[in-house]
Amino acid sequence: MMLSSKNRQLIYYSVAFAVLFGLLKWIEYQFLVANYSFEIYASATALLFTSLGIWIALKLTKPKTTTIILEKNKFLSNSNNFKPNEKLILQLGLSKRELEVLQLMAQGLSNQEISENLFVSLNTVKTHISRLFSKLNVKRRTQAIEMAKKSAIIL
Amino acid sequence: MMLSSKNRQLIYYSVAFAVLFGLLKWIEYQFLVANYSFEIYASATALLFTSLGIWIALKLTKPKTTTIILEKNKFLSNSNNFKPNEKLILQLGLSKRELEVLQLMAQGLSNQEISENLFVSLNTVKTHISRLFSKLNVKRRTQAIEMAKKSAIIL
DNA sequence: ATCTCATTCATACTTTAGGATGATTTTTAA
DNA sequence: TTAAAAATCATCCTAAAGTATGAATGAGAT
Repeated sequence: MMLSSKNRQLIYYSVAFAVLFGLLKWIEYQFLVANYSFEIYASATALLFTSLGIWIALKLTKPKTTTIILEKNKFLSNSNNFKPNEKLILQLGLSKRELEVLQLMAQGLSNQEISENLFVSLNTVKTHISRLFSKLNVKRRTQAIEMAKKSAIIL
Repeated sequence: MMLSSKNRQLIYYSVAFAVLFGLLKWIEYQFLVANYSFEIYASATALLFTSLGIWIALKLTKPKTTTIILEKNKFLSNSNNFKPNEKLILQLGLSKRELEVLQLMAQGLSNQEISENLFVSLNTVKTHISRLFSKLNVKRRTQAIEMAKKSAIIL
């Protein structure tokens, strides 16, 4: 049986919880046997689980990307010396396949045509495009094309 | 005396902590007096403080942002040298309005947005675009954009 | 080894785009 | 001034694009 990555994560967190509870019991035992004050035990517990909460929150929140556009004047005329902006492509995290799809999209192909061109299903193309839109921070294919051309992601 | 917003936040959090510890003591009292199981008390505490941790993390961390600095190259000679292909525009019989629509289309606007931009109805925009497609001999807006840029109808 | 990421595909659904057709109102040029 | 072109808008319909969610798998990285 296969587990989705989300389910696996859940299981990991559950196990982590279990381990922490074990730790809790151990601390409890130590303190009670040693007859230390209950307050110290409570404080330790509180700190422990507060930290756990912070950790979980930090792990689970996704970073929000803000794009700052700096205009840099360049005196170039031709598309002959086109050099893809590798740095930006890396920064945006565009995969090989996504770039291919973007390229074909910019050439005016429909999703159906792209899928036939790459020998994959229409759904796959849609998935790639959805991810592209989110990575490029756009809502439509025409916006994606505009953006990708202006920032030299594609020719 | 003035308090900076950071100091005020700190105070709020301290107070929140105090209140929570109070709550903790109360729960502890309830459980101990009522002679409930210690495990339930511990679980409640753990959950409480895990939640607290999550809340603190979400509140306190400035929204995790990965800032992408995009160096947009502004090709001066390109924009300066651009001369619309008037001959072709005449040959194709493109009207002023159609060119405007084409321009906005290439900038990534949706039909709705174009209509708002030009203060006409959505239907009007569709009509213009239909004529454009037939005149440019294309089937989709992405093709129209490709074609219009390649043949210097628009920038 | 195991975890992450890229790639693939599916289903179900909503929204937008595009096509066909007809009609009214301005402009514009003969 | 009147015919032609341009611009406007509508309705009905179909096709394509886009969203959301879940899932399977193979390749690399740790």
